[in-house]
Amino acid sequence: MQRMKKYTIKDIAELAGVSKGTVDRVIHKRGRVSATALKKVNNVLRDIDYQPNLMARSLKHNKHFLLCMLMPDPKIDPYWKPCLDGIQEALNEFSPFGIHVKHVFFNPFDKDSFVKQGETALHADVDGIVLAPLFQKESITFIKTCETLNKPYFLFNNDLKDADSQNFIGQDLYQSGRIGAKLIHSTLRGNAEVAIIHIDEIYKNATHMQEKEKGFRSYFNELKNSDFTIKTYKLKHRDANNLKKTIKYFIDMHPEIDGFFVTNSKINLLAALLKRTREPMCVVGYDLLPENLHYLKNGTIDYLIHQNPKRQAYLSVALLADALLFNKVIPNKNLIPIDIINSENYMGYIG
Amino acid sequence: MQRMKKYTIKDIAELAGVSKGTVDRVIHKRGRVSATALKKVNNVLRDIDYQPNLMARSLKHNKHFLLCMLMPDPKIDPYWKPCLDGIQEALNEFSPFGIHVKHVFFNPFDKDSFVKQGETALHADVDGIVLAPLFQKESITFIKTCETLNKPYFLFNNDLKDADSQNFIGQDLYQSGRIGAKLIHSTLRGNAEVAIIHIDEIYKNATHMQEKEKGFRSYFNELKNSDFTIKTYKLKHRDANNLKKTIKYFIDMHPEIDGFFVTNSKINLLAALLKRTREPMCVVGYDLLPENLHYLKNGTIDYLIHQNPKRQAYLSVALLADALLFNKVIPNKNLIPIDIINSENYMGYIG
DNA sequence: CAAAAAAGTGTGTTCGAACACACTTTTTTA
DNA sequence: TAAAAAAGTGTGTTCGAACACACTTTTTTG
Repeated sequence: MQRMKKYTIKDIAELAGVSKGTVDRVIHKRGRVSATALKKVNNVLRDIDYQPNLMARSLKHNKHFLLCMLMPDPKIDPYWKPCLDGIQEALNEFSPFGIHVKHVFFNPFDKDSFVKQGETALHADVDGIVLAPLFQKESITFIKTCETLNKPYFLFNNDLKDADSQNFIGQDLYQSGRIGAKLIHSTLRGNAEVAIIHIDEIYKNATHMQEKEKGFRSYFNELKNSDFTIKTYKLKHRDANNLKKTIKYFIDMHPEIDGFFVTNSKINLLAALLKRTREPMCVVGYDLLPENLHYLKNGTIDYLIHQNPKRQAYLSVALLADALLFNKVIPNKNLIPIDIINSENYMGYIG
Repeated sequence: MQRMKKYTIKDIAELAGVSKGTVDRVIHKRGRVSATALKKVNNVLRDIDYQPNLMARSLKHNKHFLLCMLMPDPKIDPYWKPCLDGIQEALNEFSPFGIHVKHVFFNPFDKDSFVKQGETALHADVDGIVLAPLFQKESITFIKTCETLNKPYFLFNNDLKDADSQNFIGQDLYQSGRIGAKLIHSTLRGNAEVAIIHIDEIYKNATHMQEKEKGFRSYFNELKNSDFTIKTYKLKHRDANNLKKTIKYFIDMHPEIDGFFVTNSKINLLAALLKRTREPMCVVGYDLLPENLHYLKNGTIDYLIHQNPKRQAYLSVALLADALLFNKVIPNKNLIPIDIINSENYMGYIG
C-alpha cells in the first residue's frame, strides 16, 4: 500500500534543516550547495521517496509546446484519415498541459513533396516532430537534420531500416504478413493457389509491403507438408481507371487463385471486381476503410488486418508530449498489437 | 486551428471591467453579483470560450480520492490477474492527481463473500467503487445501496440485466459468442458437430456464459444451408481432480465433435486432455492465460478471444478518476473491442 | 431617518514548484 | 590584511483558480 503522505519541498526543507531554496538546488543539481547541506538533503530524499507535484510544476512552468505532425495528406490517401482522430484524442488529453499540434501534409506518392514539407516543418520552430517516414532515404536525411538541430522526433507507421532510428511506433510488419498467411492457411487448409498482391504503390519505397511479403512467405515455408503455391503480383497504374482495368484483367486471367493477400488498404479495389463463385476461398487485406468494411460485411473479404493508424498517431503524440512535459523516458520500439478483424468483430474497432 | 490565447480569470476580469472575485462568482454561480456585472462577465465569457487551467484548479483543491476495486481474488481465479496491471497503469497516470486505490477481493464462487466484501468496501469511506458484478441479484442490491449513499460506482467485466445500470465497461458478450461461431464456421465450413462447453461455473449466475451461448447459436441459426449440429455441455465439479476426470470422460465419449467452443478461460483444462487426431478441427476459447497460450502455440487451440481484463480495469479506474477529478462526463456503455487471437498475433497482446 | 440587514465588490492568501535576487559567509587575490 | 571574488543560503514572487474576508453600497426595517 502506497498510502504515505505527499511530501513537499517545504517538508523536505524542514526535515533537513535547510531552506526550500537549498532543497530546490539539490533536486535540480544546480550547485551552489555546501557538502553538509547536500548530504542532509540527500539523506531526507533517500528516506522519503519524494515525488514532485506535477500540477504545481506544470503551473509554474506554464510552457507551451508545439508539435508538428508530418504525414501524408488524408485527402490523397484515406488510410491516414483516422490519424486525425488519434491526434485529436491526444490533444484532448494534453492540451490542458499546453500541447499544441501543427499539421503538415505531404503527397505520399511524391518524394519531393515529402522533402519540401519536411523543410516547412523544420522552419516552423516546433518543439518536436512526429513523422511517417514513407521514403527511406529522404527520411534518414530528415532525422539526421533533426538530430543536428537537437529537435526531438518520433517515427510512426513504418520503421527505417539501416538507421539507428529511435522512438518508433508501429507494427511488426513481418509478423503482420505471417498473420495474413495463418488466416489464409487456416481457411484453405491445403492444396491451394495463393497470391500476394501489391496494389498501386511504388514498390521500391514501400518497405512495408516487402516486409509483409517476407513474413507471409516465411509462414508457408515453415509448413511441413505444404501443398500451397505462392505467387507475387504487382498491380499498378498511374491512372485510377486504368488501374481498375489492370485489376479486372488480373482477376480474369487467374481463376485458379484460392487465396488473396493484398498488402495494403487498397483491397477494396480488388474486392469490387471479385466474384466468389466457389469455396473455399480466402481474401485477406489491410485496414478498416469504409469501402473495405463494406466488402467485409458482404462476405467478399474474409479478414482485414488492422494497422490502427488512429492509435499509432495517438501514441506518437502522447509519448512525445509525455517526454517534453515530464521528461518521461520512452521505450525505443513501441509495437502495437496486430488486430484480426472479421465480419463479427469489426464493430468494436470503428468510431 | 485552436491556437488562441489561453485566458485567465484575471484576463476576463479586465475585459469585463470587474474584479477577479466577481468573475469567480459568476463562473461558479455563487450569486452575490449584480445584474450589470453578471451581464458584463457573461458577455466576455460568451466571446472567448474560457477554459480553466486544470493544473491550477487541481493544485488549489489538492484533494485526494480513494477508489475501491471490488473484484474476485486473482489468487482464486487467475483470469483476474491482469486487472492488477491495468489498475497499476491507471495509477501511474493518475496518482500525481491524488488518486489512490484500495483493493477488496472476494471469492468468485461464493455469493456470501461478495456480499461481505461489498460491505467492507462501503464501510471504507471511499470516494468511488469499481466492481465486477458477478452475482446478478446481489450486485443489484449493492449498486442500489451505492445510489442511496450517493457513491459513484462503475461496473466492469459484465453488465447487469434488468437494471438501469450506468457506467459499464466490458464487451458485448452476445457478439463475443458470434465471433466464436464465425471462427469455427470459417475453419470447419460445413457438416460438422460443434460443442458449446461451459466449464466449472455456476451456470445460473454466469450470465456472461449464457450471453455467449446465445450469440454463438444465433450465428449458426442465421446460416442458410447449415449442416452444423450444435450441442451444449456443462462440465463442472467441486474438486479439481474430479473435474479433470469429468472432462476426460467427456472427450472420450464424444469423438464425433469437430468444433469446441469453451465459454471461459478454463479452456486449458480441455486442451490438456485433447488429442487432435483428425483435421479439420477447431478449438476456440477465451483469454490469454499462460496455460491457454501454451496450447495456442502448440496448435491444440486455434483461437482465443481476448476479453482484455487489463484494459477493462484500466479504463474503469481511469474513467472514474476523470469523473471525480475533472467532472468529465462518462459515456454510459463503454464497449471495448473483442480481439481475435491466434498463434501468430498473440505476442502483441501480452506483457 | 437612523440603524441594521442584505447585496455587491475587491483584496489578499493559499496550493507546490521554480527561480530571481538579496544577503551572509568563506575563499582568493593583490 | 583589506578588498574582491566566489560560494553558500534564505526570502519572496510567480503561475491560475478558489475562496475567505473585509469593505462599500444599497435596501429593508422599526
